[in-house]
Amino acid sequence: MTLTKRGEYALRTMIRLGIAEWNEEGVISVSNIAHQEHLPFKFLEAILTELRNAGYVESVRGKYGGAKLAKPMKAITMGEIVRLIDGKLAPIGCASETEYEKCSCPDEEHCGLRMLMIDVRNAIANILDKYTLHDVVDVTLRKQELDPPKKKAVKKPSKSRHADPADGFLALLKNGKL
Amino acid sequence: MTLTKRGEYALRTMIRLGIAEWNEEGVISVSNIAHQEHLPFKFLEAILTELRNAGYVESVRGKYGGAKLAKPMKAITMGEIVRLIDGKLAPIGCASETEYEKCSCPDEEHCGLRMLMIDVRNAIANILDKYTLHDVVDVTLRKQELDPPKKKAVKKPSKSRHADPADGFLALLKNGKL
DNA sequence: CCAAAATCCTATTCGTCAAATAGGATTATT
DNA sequence: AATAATCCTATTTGACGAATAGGATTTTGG
Repeated sequence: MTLTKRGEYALRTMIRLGIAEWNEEGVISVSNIAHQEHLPFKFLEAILTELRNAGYVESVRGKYGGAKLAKPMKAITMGEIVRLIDGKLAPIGCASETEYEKCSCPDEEHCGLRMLMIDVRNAIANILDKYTLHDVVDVTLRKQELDPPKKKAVKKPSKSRHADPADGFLALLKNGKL
Repeated sequence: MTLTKRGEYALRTMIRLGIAEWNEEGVISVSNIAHQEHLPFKFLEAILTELRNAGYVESVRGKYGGAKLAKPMKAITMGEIVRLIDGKLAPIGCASETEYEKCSCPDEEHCGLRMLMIDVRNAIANILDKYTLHDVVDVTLRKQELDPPKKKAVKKPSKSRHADPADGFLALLKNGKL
């Protein structure tokens, strides 16, 4: 149930463009984004083409050209971007609201797995369609303000590390940490 | 964010074995499961090997042999099976609680995407780790009882069909339809 | 003892596509 | 004219997901 790299890079790019807009930086070049985010330039170029074709990004050609958001951050949900670049949110096709695909099971009407995966999809959509790019950028900047990143190498997490469930949006907001 | 076929087939197999146990059918052969579920026999054989090695299934060799659940259905969550066969629930590695992987972003501590995906993972886990195989089998059988499947071909859904969010567990339970 | 049904084990294929790379035309600026 | 940048089309490559294959071993019943 992994998001493709393409999907991940697209989201990170949108967030980066959101931060740039917040800071009133104008357009940013693809090479700049690639460098800051440690992403392959050519791959990112193709991703930005998709985002542009879908109207989320606009670009400026020529020297000093680059990309910028084409819509207000509050008008873009994260779910839209995931669906555009990665595909449906549902873990299985028959549980998808937007890209339905019949599955091979013998009795779809009574399939407990399908019902379960519809719930999973609903849960994923409840988050990705609720939070806008603005929210994510806001949280990112607030976190940076609260806990300024150090200039030098941050302590490297070990391989055995895990992501703390309390590090999500909902938990941070609920605990008054943002 | 798609579940692999392997993961899907494993879940369907577990449900099938749960139904068999419910009906006190004893062991079921792999060829029988493959036939009923429209799955490739050899592929299913390998999946069952993994389930057996992990202690979820036990098998009986020889003529009239087959597979059956090795644990009570109430002691198996759907999340366990997904993690075993498909892998982590988190859409990105840095948001995983069980299979953490550092990502390529420049500043993980302040990454809004990571915080968001931790929420998504929490939401997925809240469902898959809450419902047991028993719940899924229960719902499946209840649905069959309420609305008996017809013997002949059920109306084929068209390609443009979508999965109704109201068809999930939570919605069905909430609306008193199960 | 044999045939049939079944699991168990090891191996291989293959096709798709995800991830990335490449080259060059065109645009804008200085 | 040079440089920085987007735009467009194409290609590679390698991994791995999905599936297939063959045969050894076990169990049962005749």
